[in-house]
Amino acid sequence: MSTEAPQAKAPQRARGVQRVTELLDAGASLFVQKGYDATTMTEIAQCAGASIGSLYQFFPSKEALAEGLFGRYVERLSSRLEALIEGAPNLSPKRLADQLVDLMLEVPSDRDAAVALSSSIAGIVERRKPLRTATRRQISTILRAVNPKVPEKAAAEAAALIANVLKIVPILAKEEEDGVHALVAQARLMLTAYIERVVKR
Amino acid sequence: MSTEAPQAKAPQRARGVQRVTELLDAGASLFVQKGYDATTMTEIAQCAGASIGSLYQFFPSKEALAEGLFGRYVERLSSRLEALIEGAPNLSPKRLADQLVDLMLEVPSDRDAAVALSSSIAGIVERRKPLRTATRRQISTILRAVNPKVPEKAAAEAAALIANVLKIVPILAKEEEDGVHALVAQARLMLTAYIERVVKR
Amino acid sequence: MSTEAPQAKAPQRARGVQRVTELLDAGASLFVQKGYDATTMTEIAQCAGASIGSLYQFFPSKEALAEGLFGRYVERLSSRLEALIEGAPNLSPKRLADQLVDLMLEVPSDRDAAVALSSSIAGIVERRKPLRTATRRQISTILRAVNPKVPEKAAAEAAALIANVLKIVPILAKEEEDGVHALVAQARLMLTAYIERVVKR
Amino acid sequence: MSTEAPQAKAPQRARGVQRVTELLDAGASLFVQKGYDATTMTEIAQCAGASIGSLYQFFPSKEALAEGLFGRYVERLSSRLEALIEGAPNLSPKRLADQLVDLMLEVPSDRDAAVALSSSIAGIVERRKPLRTATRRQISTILRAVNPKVPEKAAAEAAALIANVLKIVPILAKEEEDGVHALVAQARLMLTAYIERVVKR
DNA sequence: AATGAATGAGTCTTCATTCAT
DNA sequence: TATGAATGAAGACTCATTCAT
Repeated sequence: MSTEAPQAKAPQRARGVQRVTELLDAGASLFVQKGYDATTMTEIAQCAGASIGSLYQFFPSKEALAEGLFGRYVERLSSRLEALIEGAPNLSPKRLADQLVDLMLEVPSDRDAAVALSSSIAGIVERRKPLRTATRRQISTILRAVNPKVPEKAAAEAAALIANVLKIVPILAKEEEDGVHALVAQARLMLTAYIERVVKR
Repeated sequence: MSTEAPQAKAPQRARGVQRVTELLDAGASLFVQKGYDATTMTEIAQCAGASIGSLYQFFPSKEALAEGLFGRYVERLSSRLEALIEGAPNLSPKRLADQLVDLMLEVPSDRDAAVALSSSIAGIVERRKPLRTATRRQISTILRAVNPKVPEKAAAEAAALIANVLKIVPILAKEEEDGVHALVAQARLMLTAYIERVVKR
Repeated sequence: MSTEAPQAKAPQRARGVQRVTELLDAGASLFVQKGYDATTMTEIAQCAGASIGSLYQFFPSKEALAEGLFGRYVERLSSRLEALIEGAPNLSPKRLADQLVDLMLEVPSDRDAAVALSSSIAGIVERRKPLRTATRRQISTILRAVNPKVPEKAAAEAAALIANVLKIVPILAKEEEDGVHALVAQARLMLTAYIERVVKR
Repeated sequence: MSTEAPQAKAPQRARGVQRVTELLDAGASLFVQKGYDATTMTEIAQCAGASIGSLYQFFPSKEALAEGLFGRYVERLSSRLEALIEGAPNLSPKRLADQLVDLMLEVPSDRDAAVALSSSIAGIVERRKPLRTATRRQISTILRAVNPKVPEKAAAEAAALIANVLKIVPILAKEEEDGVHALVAQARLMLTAYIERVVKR
């Protein structure tokens, strides 16, 4: 009740759709660079080549913009996971771990923004719980597609852990200047070892 | 160069030493509850039963307080890891994973504060790199104490990954209202499986 | 390098232009009355009938406002000196001295503000050096218009001295409550005597 | 009535006398460098190698310190002028101008501090009027010593002007990096020309 | 006497949001 | 619809001054 969700107004014309995209992109970029609190609405507007008034036309508040960003990220993530589900039955633990890790290495902007936001906006975690749940359910589904014998509860717990571990993948990737990605490789190893245990036999 | 380190002024009287502790405790508590940006210096002072002037007597800026907090956390963490090193040679992978996880479940206040800070203060990550390095070196040492045959590079990479995974342990623990800690148990499993691979034989 | 120049943001609407003028006027008036440090930004805004936010819309810092004030003063002074240059060739030393002194007795507000500022803001002297130089060059030009035989170097030195002496004219004027201006008259005398020597024959 | 004069407590012991001197020196130095408002009491204490408590032992307020500084300056200036009076009868205008200018080039610290203060402390000008008057009376006396026929009023006015012009001498001196002092030389010229007129015959 | 800690009113400045044109 | 100006509550930080040891 105390955590109402401010809604972004849907744009009516083609021009508006583009504006919204530009604004979200600007927001994502700046939130990642400076964090949610340190980024000002004026900056976002400027970065998107719009006026502050224009920004408020589409997003009635800073939090609404953040929500929009979060939504876009979850949507993108979700559709990718959905694609994974299709081919899951034939995946080895190693291939599955790899694909999950690869997935986290794509679309960096929105994902990093989502991370920045979730640690900064009180209430967004609460409000986004269903989305988080959806993501986990998808991972859980994948696990049970690989081996239908995995009990539902076990799959759910494993999915929750995997979802959390996946969040550190981008951090590991960023830590390594060169393209070596030795740490990411270790993460692949760890996930593989874990998934093997979970779906064994 | 662009990331100067604000320094806390050391107290010179017994009263001052106590104040510094109280202020750090208050800061840790509030940063965890509301995040770095949302916590005001006035609040921190009030929470510590001091005046805003007193707070600034010892911490010349909000960031200096954060640094102080970070430093105290790293110190505490470090001494615990040091203790682990002692008994490491006789540890099975499972025992080692358990002890590392247990370690993260203790001293929650400072650790959570450190987490809250690292995502909020630009530059603190840069400045704390050496400390992070120290922590990793300790974990690496432990791994090589368990099995001296592990190559140095492999141990270092594993340590980096483990350090990152350990950070999500408190998050998992908080997610579960009851005392069940099923997710934490999964994390133990995952770490055990990974450590086994790293130090195998 | 260490003396950055804070810049006033140019208004883009008619309303804004008026606001800037009102704010500068308010600043000038208050700086003169109470000095730079003792004048608060809130006071200036109030005095101009604006909100503190409006003040900062156009002047991003107290120093930027001071710079703006200084700039306006120098501009005004410069245009008056330019006018003097026109008629200079036919001026007797006494007339020239009189006109310079008269010039300092006009536009009191900005000039007094400029004086108040220059003694209070570290760096403004450095930053305004080129403007000071311009003023002196104008005075020097006038001297050489009166008598082209005056060597350039001599004219430059005399101009520098005269510029400094002119600064005390407003102080002298203020010292005398009544309209007598005996001290100002003495200053006219002194300047006349000096200019006679400089441009003699 | 509203401009009470805070008094510095006279030190009782030899050690105290030295302390007071050190504190005044520190104050003078800092006031000159950064201005009255920008200088903090803590800085002054530090600069003098004393604690803030110690500073307040001798000067009950910032203004009291400023007063002390002002007093010391006036005393020093006064004694020098007194010395000038002795030899005045035999002085040519040029010699007199030179000696006055030379006098301003000595004891720079206190004098510059006095200048910095007079433009910053509301009320100090009022309170110091008698001292200013005394200085002027001394200059006036010198003028009438040179030529007793100068009417008292004329001498008083001339003295007031001269006192003001002398204040810019240090500014001129500081402006010239090298030891040339061409501007100061011009000031000597100007004063000479003026004094000649005042005491002519 | 000496020192360092304590105090808190007051300052500059920021920024989400609203409004008038 | 678009834009720039307006608003003011709120926050970090300062510093003269007082106090306890």
